[in-house]
Amino acid sequence: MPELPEVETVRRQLEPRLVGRTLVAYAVRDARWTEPRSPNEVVAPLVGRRIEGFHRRGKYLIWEAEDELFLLIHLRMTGNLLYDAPEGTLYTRAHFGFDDGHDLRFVDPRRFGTGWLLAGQSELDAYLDARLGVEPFSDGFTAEHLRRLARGSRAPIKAFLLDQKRIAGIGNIYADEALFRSRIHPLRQAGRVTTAQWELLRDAVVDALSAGIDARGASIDDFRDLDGARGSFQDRFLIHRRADDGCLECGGPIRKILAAGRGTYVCEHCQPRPRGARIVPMTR
DNA sequence: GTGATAACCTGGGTGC
DNA sequence: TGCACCCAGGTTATCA
Repeated sequence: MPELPEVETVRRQLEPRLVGRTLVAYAVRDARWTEPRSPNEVVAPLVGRRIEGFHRRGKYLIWEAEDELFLLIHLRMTGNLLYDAPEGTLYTRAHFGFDDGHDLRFVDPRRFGTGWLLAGQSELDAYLDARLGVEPFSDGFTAEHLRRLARGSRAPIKAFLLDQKRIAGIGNIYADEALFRSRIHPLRQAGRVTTAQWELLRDAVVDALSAGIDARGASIDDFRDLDGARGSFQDRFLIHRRADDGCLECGGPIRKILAAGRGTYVCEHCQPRPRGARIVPMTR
């Protein structure tokens, strides 16, 4: 599932290939991609405009065109951007042609991905600020900031990490990996995480995301990079999807439980269960 | 205000 | 073998 590292992987590949290029043609084959706006409303303004850059905020990929036009692309669960993919590539929702003869496809079997156009830096900032909290690779991502955000919260720490309005870019995989690295149980109440644990968790989030970027993302199911290649972070998971294996730290069992409504992997020896936490096991 | 849950969507896995 | 059902999960809306 595309989270921050997967989006960053694609962004880094797009930049050298498409910055300076001009969009000359497009076809949106699934109007749902731009709902509630029409595809023409969202994409037509970009035609004839030079691409100035590709940026990322959380899990959003931002295509910056001339005159401060921004196309926000969200891959959601199964979206992929493919460069020069073969004609007839299945599940192509949008297709972009550039002045150098190359092309880019947005491919998305489950049709959850979105495309959204914003005009002007202030409109972009307002849109993102309303939806996203602190960036994990920014100076503001400190243990003290996290501790303040969580003060009084009774929600499980797993839900806290997944809340994009608090921290931008973490999804199910990297939440599990960061919690295991910091030895915090996913069901611990966010407001009860200690100062020392926030320090560990802050570093664990950065470590897990950095490792994901180094591995060019995780390809459990659908994620592919710009060239259609798989990432390799799934081969380096410490806890996520390892319910059939023993814990790499202690050799104990890894359980799959429900936390924040998501399948969550935990070693309850390394990540002690908080008193009173109610476990909902998952079998699949 | 906060936290939990449903809905969106479809491919793949499971059970009968 | 074929069918029905369940599950996966990022985000948003809705409900308690």
